[in-house]
Amino acid sequence: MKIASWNVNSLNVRLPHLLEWLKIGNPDVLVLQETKLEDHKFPQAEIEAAGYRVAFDGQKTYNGVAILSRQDIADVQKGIPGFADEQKRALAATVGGVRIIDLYVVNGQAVGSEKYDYKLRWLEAVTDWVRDELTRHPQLVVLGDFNIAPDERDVHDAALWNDDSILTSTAERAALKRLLALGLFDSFRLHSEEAGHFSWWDYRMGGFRRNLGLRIDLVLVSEALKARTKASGIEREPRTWERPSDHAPVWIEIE
DNA sequence: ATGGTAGTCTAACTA
Repeated sequence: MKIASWNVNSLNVRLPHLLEWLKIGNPDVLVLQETKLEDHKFPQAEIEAAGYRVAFDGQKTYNGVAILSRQDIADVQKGIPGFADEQKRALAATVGGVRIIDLYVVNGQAVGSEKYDYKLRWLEAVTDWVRDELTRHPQLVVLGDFNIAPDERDVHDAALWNDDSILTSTAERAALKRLLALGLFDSFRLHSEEAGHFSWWDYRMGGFRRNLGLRIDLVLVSEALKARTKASGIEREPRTWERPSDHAPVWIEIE
């Protein structure tokens, strides 16, 4: 079973890329972020025609999450329970006995800003939610755009992306560590300790061409799912296509 | 270095 995540930065624009990658990547489950579409505009028919069932929770212009699956999608949860949030950033469902939690973590804009505080509060609420989910679902994966690079191996320039920078600040990394401390593992690091593997490159200044990236798209697996995780990776190819998302798909293969 | 690019929507915000 292959489980993947992709921030598509507008599903309206990226639908052709999505359909193409469903063919060549052949994921069993693919979760999306930044669909930027209200639910009545979600391209359900096109995705179902490609052989996938869908659950989605979207809004206009910003955010929006979706879960695509070749198998039945059950027990869909939209948003973080008990956390009032107008922004559509979290979606959970159960597929093939695995609890899937799709996150589009708040970007945070700048350290110390209002949006940064919201990011930290949002991550705290997610951590409480995942703690509770783990009591019911030992087979669990939390994946998506985390907007946090876990450590210095995950940034192209550690002097630029430092303790005081957005996406790498001490408080953001501490929040990610608290989530991992529930008993989750960064699946990419199960198979590679190498630095320089990125999942996002800024559109500006030839970021992809120069490989000025960050690894901020993560697939976190529970202890029980870790034991079943055979491979993990980042698909750079769609980032080379014409008019791409700024993010690459990331994935795990479980037995 | 306070730029640069992309998406949404056509002004200004978000990333």
